[in-house]
Amino acid sequence: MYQGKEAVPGPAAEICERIWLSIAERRLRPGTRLKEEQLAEVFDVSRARVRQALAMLESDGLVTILPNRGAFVSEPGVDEARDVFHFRRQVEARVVERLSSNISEDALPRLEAHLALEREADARGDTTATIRLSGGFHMLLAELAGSTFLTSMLRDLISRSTLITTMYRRHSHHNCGPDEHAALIDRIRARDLAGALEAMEQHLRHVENELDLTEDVPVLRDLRDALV
Amino acid sequence: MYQGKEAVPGPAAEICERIWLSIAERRLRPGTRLKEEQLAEVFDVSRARVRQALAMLESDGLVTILPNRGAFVSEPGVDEARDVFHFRRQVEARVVERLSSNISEDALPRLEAHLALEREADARGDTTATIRLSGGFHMLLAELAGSTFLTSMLRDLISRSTLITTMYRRHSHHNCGPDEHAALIDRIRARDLAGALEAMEQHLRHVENELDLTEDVPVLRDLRDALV
DNA sequence: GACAACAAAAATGTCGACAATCATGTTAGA
DNA sequence: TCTAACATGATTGTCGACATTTTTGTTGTC
Repeated sequence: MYQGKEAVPGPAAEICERIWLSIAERRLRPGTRLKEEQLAEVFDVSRARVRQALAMLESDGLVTILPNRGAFVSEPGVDEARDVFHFRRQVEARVVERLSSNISEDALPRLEAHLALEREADARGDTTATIRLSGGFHMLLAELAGSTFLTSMLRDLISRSTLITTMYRRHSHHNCGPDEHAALIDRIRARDLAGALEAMEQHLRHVENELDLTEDVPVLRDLRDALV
Repeated sequence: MYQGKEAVPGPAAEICERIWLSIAERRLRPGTRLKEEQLAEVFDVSRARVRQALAMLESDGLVTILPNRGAFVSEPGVDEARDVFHFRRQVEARVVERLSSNISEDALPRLEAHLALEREADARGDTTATIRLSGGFHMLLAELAGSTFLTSMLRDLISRSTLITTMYRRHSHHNCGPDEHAALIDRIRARDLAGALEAMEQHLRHVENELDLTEDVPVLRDLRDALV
């Protein structure tokens, strides 16, 4: 899912996750305006909360806030998309290195438990849970690597990846298939750092290759509603 | 300086910059508690503003906020320090690539103008301006590269670098000397991408090598005030 | 004298109301 | 009829007051 720790993530984080999920499920399209009052009513919270959540989402690159104008779902261009995946490979490689060098006792059991949840959600066709858990797998890796810095960096990159995927995917959603996650766990369990790095690299390349990053999707901004 | 654009950065950003400068000048040490009301009085703004600024600083990794406990200047460990410089090299390399591939007309003049300011501040011994401009040089590069994503990523990394430098520097502050910046501009002007990448790499290695990243500085947290 | 429970103080968290700003619709003038 | 200035409505931005939580200081008992 979206954030790693469920220990007191604050009520605003829950709103972030729900908006993130709406974006991932394409219920919220890039360019859509997010009115504060409207969100406050939907989630039944105060406007201050919504404002908090929007600020978080902005720092994660999911929404763009124009002063005195409002918040919009971001529309990353292809160059940004390439950068995001470029750095995501770098960050996740570092995560795998860290995790391999000093792996805690409960790391493998937790990874396998998570994988089981992924497979279960995948089997019953629960796309919401599948999306949540796919991202959550990578977040869990960062968490187990024991670096809050890598974790926060990765959360940012995964948020952006999700949005980019909805904008530029060619065919059906790839969903970060559980099988590739399983392969990675397998290499980690075998204490095979090189193999783990390769599995991660291949996995991320696979995700990126499902996208069509040849040209920018036209930016429409405010015209969106009228033209669709 | 701290943020690139001076066009409507919001009043909260100014507070961020002043706190960042205080940290860079070692007037605020890692672990120091930042009381909201106190800051509100110092800067003569409302507490909501301070809260806004603290949230930004947290997302930049400069302060750590403990729910219901308060905000503290962060104390990054050596592993985080290494990660920060590792990724900073990656990001800045990407910036140089982007800048080289499609360089705008006013890029070189602006870089040289900035360099002149750096030399001037350095000559008159204005450490505050020197720190500001040293970070600002890198931010300007990212801005000229035309990627808001790289810019925001770099701001985060530079903030963290500054804090790390104050914690782990061996001797005197290196200050991102203007000469190495000049060498980089020189390579960019010559359209020498490989040379520019090497100049940047060397520059960042130089900064990192001034640090002693062999062991964590002991974490004292709340005991700090009593022991100092 | 030491520990535990309780009470007071201080700091953070939250919310609603008001002010400033921008977008839209209207009207007056050429 | 078209343009431009104005007025209106809607939306975001800001602030101060109140509620909650933590910390500190005190007191009473063992």
